[in-house]
Amino acid sequence: MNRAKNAQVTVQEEIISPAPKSRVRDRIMKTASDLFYRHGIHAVGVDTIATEAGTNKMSFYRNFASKDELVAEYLRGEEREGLLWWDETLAAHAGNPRLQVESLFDVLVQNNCCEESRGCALANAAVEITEPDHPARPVIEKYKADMRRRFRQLARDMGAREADALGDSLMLLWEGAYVARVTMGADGPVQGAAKAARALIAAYTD
Amino acid sequence: MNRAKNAQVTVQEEIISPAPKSRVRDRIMKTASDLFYRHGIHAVGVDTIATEAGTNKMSFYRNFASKDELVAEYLRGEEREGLLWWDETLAAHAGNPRLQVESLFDVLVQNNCCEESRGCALANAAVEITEPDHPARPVIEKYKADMRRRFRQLARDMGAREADALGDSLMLLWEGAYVARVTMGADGPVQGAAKAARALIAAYTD
DNA sequence: CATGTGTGTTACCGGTCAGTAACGCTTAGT
DNA sequence: ACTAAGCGTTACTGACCGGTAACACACATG
Repeated sequence: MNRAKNAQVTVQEEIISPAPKSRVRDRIMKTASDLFYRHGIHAVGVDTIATEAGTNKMSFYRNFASKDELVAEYLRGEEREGLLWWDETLAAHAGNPRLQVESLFDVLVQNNCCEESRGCALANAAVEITEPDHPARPVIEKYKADMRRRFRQLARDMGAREADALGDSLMLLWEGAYVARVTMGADGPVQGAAKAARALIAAYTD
Repeated sequence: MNRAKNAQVTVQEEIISPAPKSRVRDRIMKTASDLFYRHGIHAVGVDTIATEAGTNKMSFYRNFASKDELVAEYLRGEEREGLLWWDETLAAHAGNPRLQVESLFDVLVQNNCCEESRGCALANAAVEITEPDHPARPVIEKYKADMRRRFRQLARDMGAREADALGDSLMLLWEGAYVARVTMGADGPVQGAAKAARALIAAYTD
C-alpha cells in the first residue's frame, strides 16, 4: 500500500513492530469470509459485513482500503486454507502418489457433501468477478494454476503414461465436483467424484 | 404462466393470436443475454440493458415483469440453445451412443476454447444466484437434472458396466470443462476434456 | 375518423451501494 | 499524568439500483 513512499523518510517504528493487528480486523475477515462464501461477493455489502461483525462501516475502512481489497484478502485466506488440507492429505500418504490423489478426492467429496458447502470459493469468485483489473483476479489465477501444476506433478509421480493429460483430467474432475455441488446439490454427481478419479487414474496407470 | 386461471373464463382472443410480440422485446432479450453472459447477472442493470438495446427502462418494464423474470427468461433461452446443439450432435451419430458422447465433448471443447466463451450460463447463474426463491432457480435445476439424466441414459445405451456411475462421471467432467474455461482460460485443461471423456468411457466399457 | 397498441421521453421514488468527515470515548504505553 | 492508537457513532456524499407515473407521438386497424 504505502510501500512506495519516499525512501528517505524514517520508517523505523513501522517496521519494528510486526503489528499485532486489531481484533476488529479479524472479526471482519471472519464474518466477511462467511458471508461471501454463503451468499456470493456481489450480494454482500460492506455495511452488512461490518454490522454482522459487531462493528461499523467506519472501522471497516480503517482496516481495509476498499471492498475489493477485502475480497482479495478473503480469497487469499481461502487459498491458505485449501493448501492446508491439501498438504495435510498428501502428508498422510507420503510416498504413495496414487493414494494421495485418491485421498484428495475422498476429502473433497467429504467436504462438499454437506449442507454448508457451496463449492470452491475461488472458482465461484472467478465466475462472479468479471472485471479484468480486480485485485482478486491474480489471486484466483495463481491458485488455479498452482492446483493444475500440483495435479500434473502427482500424475508424474504416479508414473502415469501421459502424466500431463491425467493431471489435467483430474483437474477437470476436481473443478467439476465443486461446481456440481452448486448446480446439482450435495446428493448429486459429486458423490461419485472419488470413484471417477480412481477410474481415471487406473486408465492411465494400469 | 397464466395456465391455471379460471377455466370458465373465455380466453378465446388470447389463445387465437400466437402473439407476434414486439421487436423491442427481442432486442432486449438479445442484448440482455449477451451482457449477462459476458459480465454476469449482478453486474448488469436494467438501465444498461435497455439503453444498450436502443430503448429505455420504461419500455423494458412494459415487456418484462421484473429483472428477475428477465434473468429466468434469459436462462430458458440458454437452455433452449444448449439442448439444440446437444440434439443436433446426437442426431449426427444416431445409434452409436459412444460416438455420440465423444462428439458431445468434442463440440463442448470446440465451443469453449475461444475468447468469447465464459463457460456455462446456467452454471454461472447457479453460482451467482443464491436466493432460494429466485425465479431462475427452477430453470437451472431442471436443466442440470435433465443433463444428468441424459448422460446416464447415454451410458446405459453404451452398455457400460455401471451406467449411472459413468453417466455421473461424465456429468462431472462436463461441468468441470465449463468452469475450467472460466478459472484457467481457453488454453487450459479444457482442451483435454474430450480426451478425458474417452478415457472414462473406455474404463467403463472395454 | 376514431381507437388502441407499442413506443419514446422525462422525471421521479425509495432504497442501497461504496466511501468519507468529524467527534468522542476508552485503553495501553510511556 | 500525558499521549496516541484503536474503536464507536452519527451524519453525510454521490452514484447507482430496481421500478413507476405521466405524457406525447406514431401507426395500424376498425
